[in-house]
Amino acid sequence: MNVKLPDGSVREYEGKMTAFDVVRDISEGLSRMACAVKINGEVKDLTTELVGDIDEFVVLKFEDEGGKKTYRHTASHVMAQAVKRIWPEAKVAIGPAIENGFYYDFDVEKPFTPEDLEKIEAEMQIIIDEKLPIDRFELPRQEAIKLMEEKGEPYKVELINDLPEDSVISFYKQGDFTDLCAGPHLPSTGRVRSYKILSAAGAYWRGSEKNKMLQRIYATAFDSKKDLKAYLNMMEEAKKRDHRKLGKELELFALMDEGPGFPFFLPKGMIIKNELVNYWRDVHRKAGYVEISTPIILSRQLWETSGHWLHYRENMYTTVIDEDDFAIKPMNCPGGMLVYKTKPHSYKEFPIRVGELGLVHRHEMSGALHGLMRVRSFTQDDAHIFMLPEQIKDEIKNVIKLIDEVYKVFGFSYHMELSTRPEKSIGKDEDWELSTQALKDALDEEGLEYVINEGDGAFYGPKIDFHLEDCIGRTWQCGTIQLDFQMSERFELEYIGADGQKHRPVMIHRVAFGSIERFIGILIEHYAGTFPVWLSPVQAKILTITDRNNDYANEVISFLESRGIRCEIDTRNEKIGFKIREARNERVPFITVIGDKETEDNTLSVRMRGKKEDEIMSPEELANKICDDVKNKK
RNA sequence: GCCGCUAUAGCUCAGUAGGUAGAGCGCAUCCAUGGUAAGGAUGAGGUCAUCGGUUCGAAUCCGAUUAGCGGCUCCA
Repeated sequence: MNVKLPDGSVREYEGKMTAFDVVRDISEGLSRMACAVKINGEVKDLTTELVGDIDEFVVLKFEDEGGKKTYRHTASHVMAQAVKRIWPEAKVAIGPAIENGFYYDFDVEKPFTPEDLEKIEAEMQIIIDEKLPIDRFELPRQEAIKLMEEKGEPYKVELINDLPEDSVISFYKQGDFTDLCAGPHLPSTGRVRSYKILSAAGAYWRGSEKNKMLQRIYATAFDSKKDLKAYLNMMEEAKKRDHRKLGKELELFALMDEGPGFPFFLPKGMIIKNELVNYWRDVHRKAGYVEISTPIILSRQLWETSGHWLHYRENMYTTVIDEDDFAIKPMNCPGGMLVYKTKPHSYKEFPIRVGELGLVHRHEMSGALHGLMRVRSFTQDDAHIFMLPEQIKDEIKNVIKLIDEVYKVFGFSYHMELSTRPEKSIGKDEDWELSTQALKDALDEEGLEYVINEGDGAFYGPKIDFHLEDCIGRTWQCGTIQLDFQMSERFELEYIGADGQKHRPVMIHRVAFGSIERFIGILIEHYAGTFPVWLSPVQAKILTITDRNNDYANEVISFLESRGIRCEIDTRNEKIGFKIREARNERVPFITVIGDKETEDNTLSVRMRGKKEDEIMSPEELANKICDDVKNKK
């Protein structure tokens, strides 16, 4: 048989050969690194017996996505085996590889304790040291079910029953442990070189809160101890930039028992929030938006019209005023619709872009709250755009560009997702087709990459979501662009077309920051608290050496403030080293020392972030430098 | 909301075996006026989250509540 390698060369073999034999034939070194192979487009076990000519034979190492998955999936089986050895009555559920590691779900009498996890980790090493060969075998459905029933694994039986009729049912056996699994796997448990159990947590069987809660163990595995250590170090470092920790240290915001999920902004955090809002207004004014503000509390009747009273009630805070029901707005759209209706509109006005920095309240479940990332009251940088159907595509492009422009200012990388019509949805087929196509065309014509989430759209229209990453790699949805046919229908929005007739406008609903609170949370982590000058709560801090320098220092402060610079002065009776240490911990971008020398020469000794040497400059020069940085959003 | 863990001074955390609490930082006062990441001394500050139980006695053991943390679910 002929095997074609990625470099184009072809190797000839005779007789029984496994993929691993070929790998070993290519190089001994490679065989030690190999995790799996890709044969004619399919990722397979190294133990796979080769049949016939192979046009594509790619060896997958840990660095390769398929290799990493295989490696960690095997590690998850080793973990499951360890758990079964210690608690034979434990029922195994599923154990896939995930982004940075893997997990396995178990149904056990008692949740795992930290000591249990240590025991499991130790047992895993024993299994690895046993170097158990991992063998694949297939069974017909009935026998597969019988095997799992014998082993007392009801979850596996359920999984088998749910497999499509024609699917191959495969198992992997390693020593005393056999698991239903599609594979592929490493050839031996001895091939797992380093791993670490990270945490245990409850998780619903099949992800539904209606099902039993199982115990999930999260862990990770790498092909070398060095890489594992590097990963664990990285996670430690990431924790240091957690926005909740930095938010407290830098006095940006606070969360209190008195308002769970309702964040308090402290003076320094408020500066960041206001700067973001100023920037937002500037960008939107230039992009042709007008701004409105609608009430936070509106009548029940309005929410019935919008459908929220029926569909979103459990997330809404309600109140009673003069015996009538009112609700605190969870979204801004209904208010925006009322504003649209304050006067008749002509097609000539379109597109009408109406922005609103709306404070919304949503009752999120207590367990879902997370710092500023997931709160119960937040400010959406909302806007509703009313337009003609033929304007959809261009307008979507405009919004995509605007959001991209905004994210670029902060140096964010992000990914986009397009969500299409869900099963439960309302509206005409043609509207869905038209709008989904418009979203797709806009993305494609701009040459943008995106993933499609089939059926994940809102019930009233398809959407494009923008996702940003936090410091430990979790992604948070921020920007979103949603087509909405529901609202204009429900609120009977109208415009007079060129034909003199009344029509329904098309509406999009979009946010760029998403939630200013969440965006700030991500910014804190993104910059690790070291904000660019324009966002820095304190841009310059003046430190005096002795109180002989106070008068000059105050003069300098007044001058800088007259130029709109946010500054602080530290005339405390402390040593300069101590004052510098504090100013640096506060991440002040321009730390200015004034001693006798500077007082005499009317100069400043300025330490700029990231530079080791101080720079001597005049107050004028410092002010210009800071103003330039602010202007350039540096 | 669900599973698990946690709650001690403004902050970060000790508190071994039930016998009414400690450190560092911060704060206040005093000394030192000191040139680029912590000068020294003294002092104030705690119903040990809340409520209830066990006990002669609870920060410590048990239960409930509240909030936080890690996940699940949900979402900007």
